[in-house]
Amino acid sequence: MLDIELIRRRPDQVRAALASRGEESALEPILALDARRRDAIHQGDELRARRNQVSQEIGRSRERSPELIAEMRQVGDRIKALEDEVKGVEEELSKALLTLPNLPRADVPIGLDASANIVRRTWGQPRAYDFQPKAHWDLNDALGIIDFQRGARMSGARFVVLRGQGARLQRALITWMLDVHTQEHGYIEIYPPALVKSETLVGSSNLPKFADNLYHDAEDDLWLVPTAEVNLTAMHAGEILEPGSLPIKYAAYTPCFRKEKTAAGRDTRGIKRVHQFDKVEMYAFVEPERSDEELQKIVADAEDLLQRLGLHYRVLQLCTGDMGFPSARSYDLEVWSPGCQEWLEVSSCSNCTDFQARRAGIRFRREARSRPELVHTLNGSGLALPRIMIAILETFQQSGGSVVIPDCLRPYTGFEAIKPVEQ
RNA sequence: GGAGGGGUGGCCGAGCGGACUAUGGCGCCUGUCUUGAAAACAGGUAACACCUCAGACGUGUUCAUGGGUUCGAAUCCCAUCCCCUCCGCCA
Repeated sequence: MLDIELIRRRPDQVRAALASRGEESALEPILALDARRRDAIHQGDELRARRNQVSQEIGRSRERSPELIAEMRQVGDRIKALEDEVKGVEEELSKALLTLPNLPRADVPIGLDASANIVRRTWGQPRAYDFQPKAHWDLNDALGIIDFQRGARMSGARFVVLRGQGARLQRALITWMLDVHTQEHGYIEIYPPALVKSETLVGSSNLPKFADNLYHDAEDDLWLVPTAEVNLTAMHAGEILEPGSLPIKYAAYTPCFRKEKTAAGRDTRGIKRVHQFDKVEMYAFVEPERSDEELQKIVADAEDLLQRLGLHYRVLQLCTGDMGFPSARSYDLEVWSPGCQEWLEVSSCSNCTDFQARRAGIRFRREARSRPELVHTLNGSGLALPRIMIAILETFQQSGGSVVIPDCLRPYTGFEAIKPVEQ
């Protein structure tokens, strides 16, 4: 959520910043609601002040005054009406404010779509093959570690079953990533619920705007999380963090659930885009002046994993129009998939500045005495599993159809290669 | 799911229609004392909104949440949520 005070004081600046990410939002209705709200609050406060004063007089005096009591009854009705007015206006105002995305940082490249993204660096080289590398679904024909048919049978399209070494590889990746983040990168491990309340999703800004991508249980009004970012934002919702408690860094593994309605028809083969996938997420709460620096650290932590795996990847800085709704600056990590012949997004790292903090009410104090200030929040995938599996399978495939497991994972998988099953 | 009990400031805990402007204690901050610290003593200790150049002054709101009764609600009534105890069920 944007600061209403900023919108009120510098509407042109806000309008321009929103336009730079392709958002043509009219601010006039918001400004009008803001004015109505303040006016109604002001009137109500004055009436309440009078009522408080008179009620005290009534309490102090011996005999009741029917005239005063009658007058106060009317004042009470007027107050009630103003309260309803404030409530209604605030509802409309917050509805409007909740649909505005974050403002990009001033030095983010301008552009309306992915074509304006900038490749900041590339690591490694594509491997050389003396055969035609296969896509992971073709490799799987011999490996038998991904069962598309049975996934569809029990759950429908875009659900898969992992089997044997495939299931073990996935579990190994999760454990390994969490171990590296907690033991070497300074994150505290969190295991959160996969079901959350509506207000939790409003805090992270998945609601109200992106409800159609979420699974929802109407009976209990609980939602399946699309990413652990949702949970980690909520960890300190409504809190005022003590001086000295920042930075706070969490890493969490969760399954992630997404309807992918908008992507219907795209990426239908393989496990690139599925309704349920696993992901380890990094998250940080920091002082505002430190957030851009912290974003570089999160990107570096994600890159560290890719380098240890030996995967060829590139770092993209997203342009204004391609960034996610809550982000003020984002970097995507894309890994090369030699079978599919494309770059796969395996991580997205963002500085959300005070945008989620304002929605979720996450503040901190610099000193014991000082006023609470909003923290800055950052998130980054570290990493998204199905696409890392794709990259590992396709990158380390051998001419005979087996896949060699990267050294760093072997203590976790307990095997050095996945071999075609005997037919 | 059933039956009871309970949710008050950073924490503990009193208050159960009008001086609550929320007692007291702990914690925290400042000061005195001290070479420094501790102890002792004194003072101060919330958030949010409106107003404002301002974190000043002022006003309002907040005693789980939302309604209601009343001139006036932490206090009375209703609903909801959460926590605890016992029973049932269960991995």
